[in-house]
Amino acid sequence: MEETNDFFALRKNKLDELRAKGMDPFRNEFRPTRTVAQLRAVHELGMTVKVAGRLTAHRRMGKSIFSDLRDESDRIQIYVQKDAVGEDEFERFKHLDLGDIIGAEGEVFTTKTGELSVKVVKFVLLTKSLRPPPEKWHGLQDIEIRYRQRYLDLMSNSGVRDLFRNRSRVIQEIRAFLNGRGFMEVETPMMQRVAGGAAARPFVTHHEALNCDLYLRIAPELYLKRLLVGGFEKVYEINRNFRNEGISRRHNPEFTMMEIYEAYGNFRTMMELLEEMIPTVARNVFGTLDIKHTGLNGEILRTIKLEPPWERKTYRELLAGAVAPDFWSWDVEKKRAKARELGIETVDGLEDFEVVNQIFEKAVQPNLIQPTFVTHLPKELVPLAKASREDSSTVDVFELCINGQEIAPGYSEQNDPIEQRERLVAQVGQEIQNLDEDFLVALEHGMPPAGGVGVGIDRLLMLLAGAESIRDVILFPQLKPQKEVEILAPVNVPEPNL
RNA sequence: GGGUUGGUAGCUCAGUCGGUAGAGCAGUGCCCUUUUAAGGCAUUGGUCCUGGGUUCGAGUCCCAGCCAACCCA
Repeated sequence: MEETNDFFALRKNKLDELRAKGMDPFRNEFRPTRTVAQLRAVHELGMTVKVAGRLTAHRRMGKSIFSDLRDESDRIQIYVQKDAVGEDEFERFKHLDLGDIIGAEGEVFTTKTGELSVKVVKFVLLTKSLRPPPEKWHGLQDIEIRYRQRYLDLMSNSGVRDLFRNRSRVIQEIRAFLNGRGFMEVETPMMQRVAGGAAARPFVTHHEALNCDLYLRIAPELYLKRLLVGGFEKVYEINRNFRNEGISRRHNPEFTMMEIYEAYGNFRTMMELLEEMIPTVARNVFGTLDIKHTGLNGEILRTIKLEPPWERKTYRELLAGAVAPDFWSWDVEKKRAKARELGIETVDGLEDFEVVNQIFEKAVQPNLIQPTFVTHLPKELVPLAKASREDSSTVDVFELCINGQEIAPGYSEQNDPIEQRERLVAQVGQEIQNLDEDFLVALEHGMPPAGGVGVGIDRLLMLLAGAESIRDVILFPQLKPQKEVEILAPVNVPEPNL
């Protein structure tokens, strides 16, 4: 074979040579008898096993070769001896590449150094890998490639594999928890005629047959409430929302949201539900209620203690505590001055409650590291919630903050159709086409009083897994498209007939 | 949108004052039948992100752009 460093060409040559000898480099006839983890768990020395996986390392020793074979569950060393497999097969094994997927059959034994291994009697190439894997020791470091080609990240970084396994388990545990309490999981439209339930710019798409524009949902809320009207009393949905807004460390245009509604519940029952659910999930998946967030060098930045009960504080007292005891007697100008002092520049056109909320987000929220329910938010901030009976300038809602982020807002849901209509009409203003009339009609049929909560699943994962960026908990985060994608294979594509 | 940092071999990274482009791993060939980041010998491999500019000469300096990370908005 000619000397070249064109990995693709080299590997393609090997593939062609195999084909020329009548061998199929993409066979699908090999069935492993067990996973590597199962093999490790219940092995007996001398037993014969069939395992399959990707070659991740090899140590060639002349007439014998040690290789590492990895399947999803674990890694195992395989040992190939010239005398055991014969000269031709040994040559063929020597020319396998890192990244190739093989099946190996052989006897379980332990090496001199005590490593459990499989002494190969037969092997078969199951998939030829035409591209080299990332470096074996450092793994894949380039953060852009890690996001754009996540499969390489998963292939080479075990911590990333663990994180996404844990993500799956967290969602499973949430389902188990809610199902165990009589909640029913439902699916409501992602394509909506009116993008309601939140304030955000939606993605627009077009349905050809119906000849109408549809929006990708920004929230499932208004459909889940229709289900309460219909008589389902405890429902939840875990699914994607889409918001056509900026991308940041905490924002991906599509993100996973869970919303829970419980008839005859209220914001307090929702607080109790979360206070039980999140620790249960953390305990079952991570085995602890003390979540440690570490820095780049492994130093512990903070420990989040999920042990209930959690703090419950009103919006008013948190602000007074963080800014000034007499904060609530200040006039707007004094609040604006305070906002500017905090480095918030865009306060000029804002209403009083908006300025206050800017101050809240800057001076209070980032410091709410331990779980805190912020209650009694001003009604202007949350137009869809019920007024509080204790203080009619506030609403019966909470905002669960952990790790300096909003994790979950919860409400005593508004079920007065007259008031709801007024609020929604005020919200859409001139753009009356953005009014979800069918939802209002549903409310007019009567929605039972209910508690509701939305949990940002990605942010919950960041919290539980100690990730600093939302991209680290989403398998395929959104990035700008590259101008020229150089990862396309240099194969001969037939010219189109013109 | 603004600022900072980065982009060099397939991967992980060096590259000094502007003077012939470097290492480790991976690859290729040879030696090696219990290694495990195996070892030894030899060797291949570069659009230095892109486009301009300054200069006798640019990976390096300047300008513009692209992509990313972080910070700010």
